[in-house]
Amino acid sequence: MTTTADQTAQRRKPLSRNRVLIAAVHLADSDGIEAVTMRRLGTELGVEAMSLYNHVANKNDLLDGVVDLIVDDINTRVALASPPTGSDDWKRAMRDRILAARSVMLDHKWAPSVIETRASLSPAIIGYFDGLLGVFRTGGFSYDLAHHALHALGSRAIGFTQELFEESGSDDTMTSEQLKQMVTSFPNIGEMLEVVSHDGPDDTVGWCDDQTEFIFGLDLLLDGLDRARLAES
Amino acid sequence: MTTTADQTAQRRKPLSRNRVLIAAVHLADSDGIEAVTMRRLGTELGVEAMSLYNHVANKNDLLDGVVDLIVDDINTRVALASPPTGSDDWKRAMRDRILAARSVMLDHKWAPSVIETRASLSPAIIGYFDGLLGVFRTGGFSYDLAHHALHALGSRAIGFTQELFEESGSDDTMTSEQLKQMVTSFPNIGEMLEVVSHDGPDDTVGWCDDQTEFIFGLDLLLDGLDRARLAES
DNA sequence: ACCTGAACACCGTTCAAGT
DNA sequence: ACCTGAACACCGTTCAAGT
Repeated sequence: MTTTADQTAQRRKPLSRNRVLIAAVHLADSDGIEAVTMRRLGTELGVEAMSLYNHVANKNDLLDGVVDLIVDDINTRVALASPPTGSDDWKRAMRDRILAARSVMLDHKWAPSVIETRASLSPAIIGYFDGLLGVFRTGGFSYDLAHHALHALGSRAIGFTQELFEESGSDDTMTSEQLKQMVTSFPNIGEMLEVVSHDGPDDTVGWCDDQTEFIFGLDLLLDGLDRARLAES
Repeated sequence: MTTTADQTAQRRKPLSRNRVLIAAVHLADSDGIEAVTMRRLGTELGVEAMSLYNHVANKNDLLDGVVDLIVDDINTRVALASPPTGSDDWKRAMRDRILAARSVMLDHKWAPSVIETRASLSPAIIGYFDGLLGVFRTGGFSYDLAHHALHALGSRAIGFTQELFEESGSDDTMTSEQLKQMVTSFPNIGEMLEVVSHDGPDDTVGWCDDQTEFIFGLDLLLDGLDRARLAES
């Protein structure tokens, strides 16, 4: 005689570390990273929360594994990018890699917040940075300057920036009263908002377009680094 | 007849929102941000955790208030910095303000992680950014370019960067076996470590000196922005 | 008006027990 | 070898009760 529990057990594939990690990524994608609890992830896999401990050491290990999956994705996309052909091409190659990493981050908006909390680096991410370092070297950077360069890029090197302003600028529906208040309290920001709202939405580069701002900052840094490289040699 | 409870009640000052917030900052400073729980903060103030809810709406409100205190500190230090005297002085003024903000962050190492989780901006932080915008304007930036500039600076504008590498480089005690492994797996990083360990500790700028790296990246951005300003006019 | 104690709905994690 | 259920030690938060 077959109970429903038996049927469920037969229907589902056996659990594995990889299945757990993939389920965690899907759960974070659909319901946000705060939904990724051991209990919730268990029910998502049709299993008790405690069963997960057979495949991951603890929640920290789970998140480490999740980040590994994300970085693996980055590395496979980066592998498709063409390597730098010489010192006049390093900027393009670096840009391609970083924007490939960014495309992965845009697919998993929660990933930056998880990456930030990781204590140590996995081989996957060390490999990614090793690749970036290789691009700098082909570009003619000394190890010393390349090292500074990686620090200067910071999290931008793997495709994200810390956005301090939550995108309140998305709908620019500020009452004229609020705006007047803003102008008196914060004259510069107030006037900036006035100028922007006057020029309209299809202005220059778009108001707070994350991708545009990311690329602006990235190119600013890459151009600066290229100048530092030339000054060095 | 006076019980010990009465004595405690008499000894302590009355609770207030400000006393709660200040206690939270001190607790975070001494025991780390993860120690700041409602229960722990309550005992720290000689009161039940639930009493705190008379002075803060909830934990989120508590953290908002804590950030406000930090930003107030930044603003008072920034107020001491001399304003820009003209378009040839904006970079110095911007640098002074950002490094003043950074000095506060260095006093409260946990602050960046809390600031990152805040959803909305308080008047205090809007005021800080209004000041930065004023410096850009004195420097001759258009509002459009100044806006890009703030995004490009990102969290650096308030004195911190997302450090991806945990400071494992502090003690450089890597065995030659580990190093050999590193060189084969990650040739570029491996060779960089060899070069660095060869040159010794009192090399050029110090290995992963956070302050040095922060200033390197900051100056890279400020120099790039100054060029963008000149190209604009 | 402010503080308390018990309770609720969550966490991550352990451990002995099942198959 | 893998999964389960109960339990533990924490969270933030509510609510009725005290003063």
